[in-house]
Amino acid sequence: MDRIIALQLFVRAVETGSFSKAARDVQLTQPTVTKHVAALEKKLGARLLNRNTRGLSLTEIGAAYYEKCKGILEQIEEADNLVNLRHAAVSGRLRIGTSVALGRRVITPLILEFMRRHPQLQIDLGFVDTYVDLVAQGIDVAIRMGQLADSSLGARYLGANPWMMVASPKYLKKHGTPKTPSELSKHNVLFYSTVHSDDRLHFVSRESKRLSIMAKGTLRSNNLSTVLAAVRADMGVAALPNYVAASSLRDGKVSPILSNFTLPAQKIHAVYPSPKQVASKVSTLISFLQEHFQSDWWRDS
Amino acid sequence: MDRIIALQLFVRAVETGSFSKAARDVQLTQPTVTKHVAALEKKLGARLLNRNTRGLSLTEIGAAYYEKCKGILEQIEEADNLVNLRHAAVSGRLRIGTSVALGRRVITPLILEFMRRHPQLQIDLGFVDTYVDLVAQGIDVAIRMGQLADSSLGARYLGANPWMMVASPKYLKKHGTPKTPSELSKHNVLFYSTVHSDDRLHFVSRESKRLSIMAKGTLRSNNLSTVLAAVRADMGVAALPNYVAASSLRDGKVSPILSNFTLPAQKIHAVYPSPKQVASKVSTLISFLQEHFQSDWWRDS
DNA sequence: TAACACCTATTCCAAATTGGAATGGACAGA
DNA sequence: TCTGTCCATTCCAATTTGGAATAGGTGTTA
Repeated sequence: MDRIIALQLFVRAVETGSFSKAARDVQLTQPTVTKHVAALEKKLGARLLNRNTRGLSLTEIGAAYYEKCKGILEQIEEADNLVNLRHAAVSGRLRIGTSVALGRRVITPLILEFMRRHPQLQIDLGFVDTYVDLVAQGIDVAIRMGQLADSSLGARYLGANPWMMVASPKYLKKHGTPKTPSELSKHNVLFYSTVHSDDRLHFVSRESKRLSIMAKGTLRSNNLSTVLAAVRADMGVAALPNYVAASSLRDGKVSPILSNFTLPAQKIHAVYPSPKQVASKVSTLISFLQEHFQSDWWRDS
Repeated sequence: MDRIIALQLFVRAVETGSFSKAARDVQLTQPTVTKHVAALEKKLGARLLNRNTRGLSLTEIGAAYYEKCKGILEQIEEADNLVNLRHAAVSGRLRIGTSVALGRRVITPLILEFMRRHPQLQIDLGFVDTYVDLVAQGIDVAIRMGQLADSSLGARYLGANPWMMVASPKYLKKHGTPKTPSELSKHNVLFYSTVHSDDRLHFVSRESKRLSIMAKGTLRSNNLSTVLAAVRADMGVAALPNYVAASSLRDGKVSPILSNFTLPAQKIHAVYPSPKQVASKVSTLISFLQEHFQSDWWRDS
């Protein structure tokens, strides 16, 4: 027996003065009400209502219990409403986790726009490149690149993060522009160590041929800005996400190379603790992000 | 699913930080806790706890709900305790119903003693000779004479109410003392109309022979004191309950007659609205009354 | 007085639900 | 790598659930 239902039936019975009416009120049958109230009394060990074929009357205990119950039921309803409101509302605290580079260049402006649309939100935007436990850290959404660890998390595909090979015009003038990936072996290749943990680069040609080449260079960093800065300083060639290269391409400090070959794009996902019941602030944010990760989103960076 | 149990499990899970521990706390298994919390979340339509293989963490909604729940569970426990206390306590209001004559002469002094023993009680002692609906009137205990209407009420036998035939010595001297019931036809018989609604009296002889005789007289009343007063005023003979006659027997204003014949005794019962769960103030009173309705209780009146 | 309307309690039963055991998958610490 | 612990899921027997039907009581009305 659901005791809350029992309480509701008891209260309705008191207020309508009849089990039958209470039953109709709640779309149940009279025997059900009889049984619930009887079970409630049995659990309490005391009689709440004296019944007659003619009607009901509260016992002294029943009267006291009724008063208390009304308050309790009110509170329960309050609690439910509280949940509904919060769940439906795009407001409250929203903790977002993202990688440093993407976060700084791409996510930050998007979030600023999102905040403009939802002034009720209190955003906590955390930048971490290492793996974090969403549940332990209390993070509502994380934006993750590359392969997802298959776990119990919920995830939504946001878009692709394409990469390109770049170098500065000055470097190319001095060392020549490579025409095929294999020529990279003659160049100084700057590595973003987080993604290219070995010294290997993968390409796909126009004819869909896969190429994997080894290369070496004088700089490895887990910070994309640093790698970009090195490229702009004519230190060598590098594989960079388009969004990192974009502004430097625009100002001419950096040029694409090997544009006939494609570097593997990373998948961008929004990840959240559970796929079960997603608060609307979370789903609203994810939809918003999805809108903005269209085909050439990285040009805006 | 009992929602109150679900709330309890949820709260315990939050407080112990683990479904398994919460389960042990409440002597249930972990799958049960999982299911209850999941069901609660489904009903609410929102996630309360984010789970990990490593542990739990409250969602924002969960945190708010948890706070509310603690209060609710407290209130529920209060309500339960309130019921237990009141049910076990011999205190509060106690409404008693009784017939006028018995109430005035017998019940009143008993109740006064009962009140002395239980000062917490607030007694409402109502005298009515007509049938009253216990439930409708909110009466906790009624003392009833004679045959019980078989209904859903609870009842407990308290004792017998014996009757006797009496007359004043002066009357007997003037009209003679009847030796057998049939001689009553020559006497003026005063009737208590409530019991002897016809003009008929029933006797049982020493040899267990039943006798039914008709008689007539100059007074019928539904008030026993009136009938007694008439007997004391030498107006005739009457059948009276022993307790009514007792004091007049002691002061010699009235004498028993036909003492070889027995009048039918009434049964005295305590009657209460329901036999299901009897508040202890009620059962305490009934036990008290039972003690005092021993074989010759009426001598004290 | 009989018929009726309406009440609660009880019984019976098919259908749904319950809680536990077993199992699976994930993770952390030794 | 092994072990212990965590939560989720599945499966199943046993219980419980709620409604239809019924019983039994009481006041109202014709």
